[in-house]
Amino acid sequence: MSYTIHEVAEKMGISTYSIRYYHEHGMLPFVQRDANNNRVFEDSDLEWLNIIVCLRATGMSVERIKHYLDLAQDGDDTVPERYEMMKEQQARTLQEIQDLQQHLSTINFKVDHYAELMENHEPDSFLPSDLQQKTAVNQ
Amino acid sequence: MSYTIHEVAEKMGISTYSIRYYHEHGMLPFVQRDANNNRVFEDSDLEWLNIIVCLRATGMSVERIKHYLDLAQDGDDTVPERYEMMKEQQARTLQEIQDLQQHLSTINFKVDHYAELMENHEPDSFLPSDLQQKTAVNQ
DNA sequence: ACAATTGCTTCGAGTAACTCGAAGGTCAAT
DNA sequence: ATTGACCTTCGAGTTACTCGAAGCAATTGT
Repeated sequence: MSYTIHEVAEKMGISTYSIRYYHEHGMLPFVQRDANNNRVFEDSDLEWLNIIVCLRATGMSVERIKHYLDLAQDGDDTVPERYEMMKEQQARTLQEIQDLQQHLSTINFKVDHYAELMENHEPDSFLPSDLQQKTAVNQ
Repeated sequence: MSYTIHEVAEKMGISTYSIRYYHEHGMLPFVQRDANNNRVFEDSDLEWLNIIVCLRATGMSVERIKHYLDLAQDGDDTVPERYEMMKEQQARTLQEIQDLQQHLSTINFKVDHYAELMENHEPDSFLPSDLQQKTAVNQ
């Protein structure tokens, strides 16, 4: 089964621009061209792209991803380094999730605070709304 | 209590460059200067900065954050719009956490797969290591 | 007392990872 | 034969930093 760049973009939830960018930067080394020079993507390319999207979304730089993909093409000798890279990415992602959960609770506070303000929509005190926020955030 | 830009950077876990960037872009409107033109941060500035860091980390653009902070200075009339903004950010962040958890499980697969390869470190089949990864990811 | 160091300042350039528009080629359909 | 849909490359633009250079002020070392 083969796909156009637009089909791939659709399937992966990224832009055609990004796909071309990744291809230009050597991260999709097996993508073929048809008679009109158009990119032709196979399922195996989608799997590479899936890894790229996963690693980008979890904060790995394009350069590091390229290095990882190069390692994957260099055979089993590189498994330990790839293992270390994924271990690091695992830790980074866990940390990122924790951070986001922390930030989410800050945002939840804001939402609740505004909801309250709107419910009993008196000006509700002489304090500037700014200070009210601060107290809401700080305790 | 007042702080230098380096102290603030340390406290907030961001760079002095970022802090100057936010200040230049009008997101820290209350920061004062001392006799030598150096920025002087008060606790109230740290609270603003805390909100900025939270919103940036959860994917809000600098421009939107600026708008949000402008609203906060415009008084209680803007509470409904601020509420909507925080609601949206709440949803975005929940989604982002979910996506990260999905990506994390993909990475976990990789880690486990490499760990196995290293444990019984025979070349373990005639398949290129690449295809092995694919099967590991796909089932 | 004077030089060196420290720590801030601004300004302008550089970077990562896209993002987009213009100009152009190929092909199917009207 | 031309229109429209898709694709291409190329180069410029964008966001959010990131950094280095040059400069000023206060403190520290000799």
